[in-house]
Amino acid sequence: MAEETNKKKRMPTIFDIARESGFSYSTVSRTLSGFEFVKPSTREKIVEAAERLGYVPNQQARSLAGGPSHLIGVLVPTLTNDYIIQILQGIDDELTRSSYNLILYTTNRHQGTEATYVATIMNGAADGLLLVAPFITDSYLEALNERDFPYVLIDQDYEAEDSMVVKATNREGAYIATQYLIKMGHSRIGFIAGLPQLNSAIERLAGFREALSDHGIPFREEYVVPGNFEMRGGYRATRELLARSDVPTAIFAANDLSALGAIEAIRERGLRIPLDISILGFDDIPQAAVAYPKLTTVRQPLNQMGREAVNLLLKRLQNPDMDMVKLTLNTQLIIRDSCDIPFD
Amino acid sequence: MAEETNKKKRMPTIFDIARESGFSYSTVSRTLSGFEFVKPSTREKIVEAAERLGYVPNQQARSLAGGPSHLIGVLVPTLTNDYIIQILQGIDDELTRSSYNLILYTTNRHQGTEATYVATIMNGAADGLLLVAPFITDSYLEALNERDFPYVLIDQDYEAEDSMVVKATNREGAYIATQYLIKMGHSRIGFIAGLPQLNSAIERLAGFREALSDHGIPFREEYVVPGNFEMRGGYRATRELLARSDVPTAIFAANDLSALGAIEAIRERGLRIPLDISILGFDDIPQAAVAYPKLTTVRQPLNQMGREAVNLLLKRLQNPDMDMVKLTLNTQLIIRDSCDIPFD
DNA sequence: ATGAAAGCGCTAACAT
DNA sequence: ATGTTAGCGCTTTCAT
Repeated sequence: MAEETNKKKRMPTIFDIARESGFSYSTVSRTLSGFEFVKPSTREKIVEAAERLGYVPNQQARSLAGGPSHLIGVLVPTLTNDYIIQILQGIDDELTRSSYNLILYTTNRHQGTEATYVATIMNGAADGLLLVAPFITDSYLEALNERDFPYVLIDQDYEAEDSMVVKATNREGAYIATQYLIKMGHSRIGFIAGLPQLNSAIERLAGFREALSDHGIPFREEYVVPGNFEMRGGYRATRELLARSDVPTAIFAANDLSALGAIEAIRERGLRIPLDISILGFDDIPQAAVAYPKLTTVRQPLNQMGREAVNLLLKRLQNPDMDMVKLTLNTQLIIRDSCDIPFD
Repeated sequence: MAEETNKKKRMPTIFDIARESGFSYSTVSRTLSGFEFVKPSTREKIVEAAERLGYVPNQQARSLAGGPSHLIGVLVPTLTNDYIIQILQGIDDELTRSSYNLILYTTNRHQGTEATYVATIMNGAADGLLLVAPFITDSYLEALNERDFPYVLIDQDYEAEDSMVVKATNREGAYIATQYLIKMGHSRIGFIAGLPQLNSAIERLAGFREALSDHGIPFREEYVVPGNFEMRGGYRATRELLARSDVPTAIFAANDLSALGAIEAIRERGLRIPLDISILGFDDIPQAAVAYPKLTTVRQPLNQMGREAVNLLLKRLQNPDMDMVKLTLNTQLIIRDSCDIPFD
């Protein structure tokens, strides 16, 4: 009975390696965490023992003891939006190359969830934080700054704070897109707005208004309908626009998902795109290119934004005193099949 | 100079709460981790102090000391496939409801990466593991079982081991889909295969062959071309099929992505879908419904598969001795616009 | 170049 | 019901 447990096998620890190799466990620790001044012969024996035993460092313990956790927290609003997924892909690609792992928090835009997650992350769950288009609450950004915790904001700026930011030229992109519509001959242009808590939404609307004004087209409040960056919202907004007596000849949606919703509503109404009405999106998510008709849209370098954000964060991790950087990447009008000259 | 550091603020620990509330830190620990037998007045004071200080438990320490980490590891092959994303969404939804967090490992199907990650996860990084369509290596499944580490296989079975599995009726789905094509009048049906390391790919091919045989249509080796479950592979496979003298009148792709690639190749060739050639997919990813023409496909309940897997895993976490379960969910033929009767 | 010892924040016996 | 005492696996002074 004595020793005959069917206990689960235990993972080997540095202690096991110490016994196995004949050195103290502090030497093992040094060796395994890449300390320079270890006699080559010692290192060799230790590494050999580690491999033989199948040793894998326990990150929790490492991080508790003051080392890095090699985990990056990523806060996303949702997973049901290809725009987010694209950014996530970029993040993941770059993280993979750098031996960091990713701990994912989906806030679903729930009240307070962002703040809770941020607190958890700061408290040792990860070495750094990537915030994708968050509803910024001053409270947690403050906490982040107070603790000097490394983070990067993606596609959301926060002017008041000295934060690292990666974003795109929303205003300019919206301006160019609107101008494209105007030059085609459109003057009754509807706009499906995004979430007003997000900078990107505000900037796109601003670009839209600016282009209108620069080309002498009066801005009509009634043509701007609220949306939520989701398909459902774009669908509803478009129905509203379609119910007017003076239906717009073109609709600029604040993002592709809204545009896809708009297409659905328009088709349901029996109208043709782009013959009867033109549709323009923003983001260039993968669906935009396979949709029918193929969506003309403003491309954001989503993937690259994710990658740049990771690079910034990792740099900051290596050099905590580095200057704060705000990176703005260019958007670009992608002309496909959903826009044409107005019918009337 | 004495006390004037600009040191970062430290996060409060149970020790701080102990001091603040006047109880020992073990009482604080008990209270905060939901121990029952604490005097209400004590609990109240402790909780109050914790809130006042903005206490957040340090998961690393918790887990190191033997508690749960409240982290579930999720191993996915890639993020560039909506099939994976759908499963991931299901996982995330269910995990969110249960206060677990998700640590994501993307293997990119790299040699050895799966095994390395699994070792890390077992070694305290997470309480349980979800494996999405992995290339199973006996080595790590063995390790998982040896250590009695809770895990669930999603969309990949491993007959030899007593593992928890959530999958779908691949063979049946492929059978029904093939039959649908046959009844339409097709007899020259091409098949774009999936990755041979995955059960799902094997079962779908089996279902295809079985339907052919049951309907007296000879199986032709040349009509089965290798694919890789990606768009690129579907594209290449289709070009190969199209180069034949006896071009198939229909192509059944082992997954939607391959089907999308097929559509591209066919269109490039100047042929019409479904007039000249019919296309059928598998999975029903979101893109399938917006593609042009809308893709007829076999739907897998991807989202649900993710959710069921989480439920199984959490149940197992609560009750380590529960029976191993293999869950098989139904697939379903979704008829849209990409298939029609053969032209010739 | 290496060993000894302290401690990261917490849980879990073991006391009382 | 609450306090005391060991660790969990590791990094990091501080010695030597």
